[in-house]
Amino acid sequence: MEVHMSQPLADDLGFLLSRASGQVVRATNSALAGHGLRVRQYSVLTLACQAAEGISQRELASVLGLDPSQVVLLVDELTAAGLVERQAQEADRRTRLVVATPEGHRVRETAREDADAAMETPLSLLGEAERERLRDMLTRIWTATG
Amino acid sequence: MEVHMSQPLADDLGFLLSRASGQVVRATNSALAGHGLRVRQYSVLTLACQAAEGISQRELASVLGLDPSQVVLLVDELTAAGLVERQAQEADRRTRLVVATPEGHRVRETAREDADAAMETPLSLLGEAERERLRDMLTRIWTATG
DNA sequence: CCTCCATCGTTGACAACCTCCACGATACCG
DNA sequence: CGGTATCGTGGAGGTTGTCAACGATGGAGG
Repeated sequence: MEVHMSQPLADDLGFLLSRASGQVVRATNSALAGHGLRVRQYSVLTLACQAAEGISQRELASVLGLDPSQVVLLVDELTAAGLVERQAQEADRRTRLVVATPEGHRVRETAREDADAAMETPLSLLGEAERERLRDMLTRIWTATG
Repeated sequence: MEVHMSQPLADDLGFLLSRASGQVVRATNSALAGHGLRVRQYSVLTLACQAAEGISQRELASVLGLDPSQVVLLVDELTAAGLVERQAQEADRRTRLVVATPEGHRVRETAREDADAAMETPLSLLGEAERERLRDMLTRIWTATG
């Protein structure tokens, strides 16, 4: 027999998750504004920088949890800014690999410092062990749906 | 001396937070669709249900982490659906208290079951102790900025 | 080889959301 | 009484989310 108390919204994980996320996105966005980037663009740029061989837009969408059509615009903007390039792939001419330009790597490096610094305020009450635990839990939430 | 390794995006707490949040919001939204609600409306309705005396829109905005102008629309929609009412406050005639109607309480109760059920999938890999710990951390992230 | 079907990127449309600014009404303080 | 602050509201402009299509390419099977 399960008792169903009306749990306050302040205890609802979904609510807490989206509120905290909004807070962090806001902070990061204003930190990245000086570099002419938004978080989404920064995420794409980061993934492109990490993939030595480049990364397909399909995979970008999958990792970011976005609709592929959103990725198109993000890559368009990054390309216009000269931070990223679309390269043809020999094996499969449908996919276009997104690779970071040297300028892209530079910008991402300096932007990362500001982005990380901006995160320190909201995370100030969490120790390093807790952050690691938080990373682990958030990753599991993501993988739970596939 | 601090070593600055280029941390992968998959370890960035801001990124993990917004991705998990998006996932949960998506799941909850589709669960609430049958009740004619979106998460934001559901959150407002829940807060109105919890506050016996009603709650001001300013406070709603503050708790939800939203701009007050967004709350206006949400309350408008809930009012149109007959789930909530704006009541004048004697003490301060500027503020209008948002209170849930009997119908609002009923809808919120049945909607809550579906919303909670929808959360079970993304949270399936987390035990109850972990969820409690997650609640605590997310709350601290929120309070860290004020 | 040819046909059917899946996948990738892309476009367009539309709703939802966020941010900021401004206004009228009301409250509070001196 | 006058200045200042707060509450709700409205509007503009940009960003994001969702969905349905389309052309181009790839792959499997007859």
